[in-house]
Amino acid sequence: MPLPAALFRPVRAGNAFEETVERLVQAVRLGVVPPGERLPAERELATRLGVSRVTLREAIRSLRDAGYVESRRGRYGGTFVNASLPVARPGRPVEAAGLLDALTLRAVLETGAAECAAGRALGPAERRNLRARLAECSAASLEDYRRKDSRLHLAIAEATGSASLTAALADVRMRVNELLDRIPLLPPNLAHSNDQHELVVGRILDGDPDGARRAVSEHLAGTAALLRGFLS
Amino acid sequence: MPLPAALFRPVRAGNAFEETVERLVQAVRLGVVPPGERLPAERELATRLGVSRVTLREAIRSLRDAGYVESRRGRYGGTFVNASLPVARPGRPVEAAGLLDALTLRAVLETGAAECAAGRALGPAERRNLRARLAECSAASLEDYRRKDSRLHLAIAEATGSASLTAALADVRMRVNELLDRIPLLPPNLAHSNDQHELVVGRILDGDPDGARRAVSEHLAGTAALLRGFLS
DNA sequence: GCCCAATGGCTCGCTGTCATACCTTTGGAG
DNA sequence: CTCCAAAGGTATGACAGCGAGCCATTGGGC
Repeated sequence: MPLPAALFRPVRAGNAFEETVERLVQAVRLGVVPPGERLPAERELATRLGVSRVTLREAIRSLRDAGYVESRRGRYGGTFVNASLPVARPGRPVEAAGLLDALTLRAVLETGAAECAAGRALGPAERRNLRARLAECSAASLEDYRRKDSRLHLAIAEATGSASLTAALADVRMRVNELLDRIPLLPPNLAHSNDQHELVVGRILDGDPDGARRAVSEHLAGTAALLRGFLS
Repeated sequence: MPLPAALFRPVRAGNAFEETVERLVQAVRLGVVPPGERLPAERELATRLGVSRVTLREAIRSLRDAGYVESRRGRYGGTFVNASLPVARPGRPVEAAGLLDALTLRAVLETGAAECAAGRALGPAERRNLRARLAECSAASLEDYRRKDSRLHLAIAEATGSASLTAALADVRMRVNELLDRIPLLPPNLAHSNDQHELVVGRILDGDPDGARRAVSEHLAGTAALLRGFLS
């Protein structure tokens, strides 16, 4: 066997600026900071991201130029997510290897997260959060759907209590969303998706790990099949 | 719900030098490059790691000072992993949150990887690899066990064909190993572990996803219980 | 016996990133 | 009305990391 390339993969995905942009876009596109909401203040955000304020500001400027956010000065000012977000612009063409890679990791993380969340004693805040995200998702328009959907899936990961798991899932979700943006989103798929969400969240709240896992697995299988069909 | 801290986690874990050291130590301690073997040449490795040769060399020097590797000049020279590795030195004390976080992510990734690997049509090279790692692990001495064990688990991840999954598993494995280095490794545990490995690999080679998942789950449960007991 | 390709070892100037400090704007509290 | 706290905006000097190039060493091929 040759040396596994995975272990000698790049230490950093880009320079500090690029990675910071990536992270901020993630927060907006995954619905972590919804439209109208304010990002943390620059000084605090720079600290949390482990990056200098200068670099962070360059990244924010990049988002502003792209139409994601707007900044206001003065007390009670800040950087706010725009009500209408720019449409996702497809990046480089997809290679089959990357598609399979992302879908594999996604399946592992999401089914595992659901199972784990269902096996925990969730607090009332976590239960409320899950229900709220589920409701938002059901009520979402076509345009908002991807964001609300992402937010729900992320909430399930959060319910595991593992920050690393949540972070990993957010990363792979970004990759998958980038692929999903290339294929059409149809109302029937959306309705079906909502039914499955209902099932998944129900199983988690009922404390049924195996059921939650199966429900997620089925939910993802549909998307995976769609992607494979459209992109390869 | 407050903003999930996981999404605004640090963009980079350290400077380029530190992250490079981390990656190289990973390759050695997880048994990816076994003792006596040569690392890729500096120029190639620097490219693969996405880091300048200067930085890579500083990292290698750090490993040399720590006793992990030795470098030889000239054609057919290179940087070679030492036959006897330095003993792991415990880092900072463990906090319960980090322990749970690592164990959760680990369980999700490893059970998912095994299930996924068992569900694929493995090529002859992959099957041979799994068997070879299993044999190495069974034959390993107490001193070598952690490395051989890690290598086997990593081989299972590789069998999924997903580089991202393999990378994520390697990362979390390093975190878990750091914890395991604080508790004693006893021959009975080792024998039991080997039996479970046999079961896991068997299920994967037989193409039994559910069985593989259950076997891994059981295998990890033992370790997790040990860790929780000793460290909290 | 000589050569040379492949490797580690080293230096220099450029750019990105950082920490720090200070300026400007804004709106509520007093 | 005035003040000021909290936010974004700007400037500067130090340093880490980079690319590129060159040097030194070694062992096998010719």
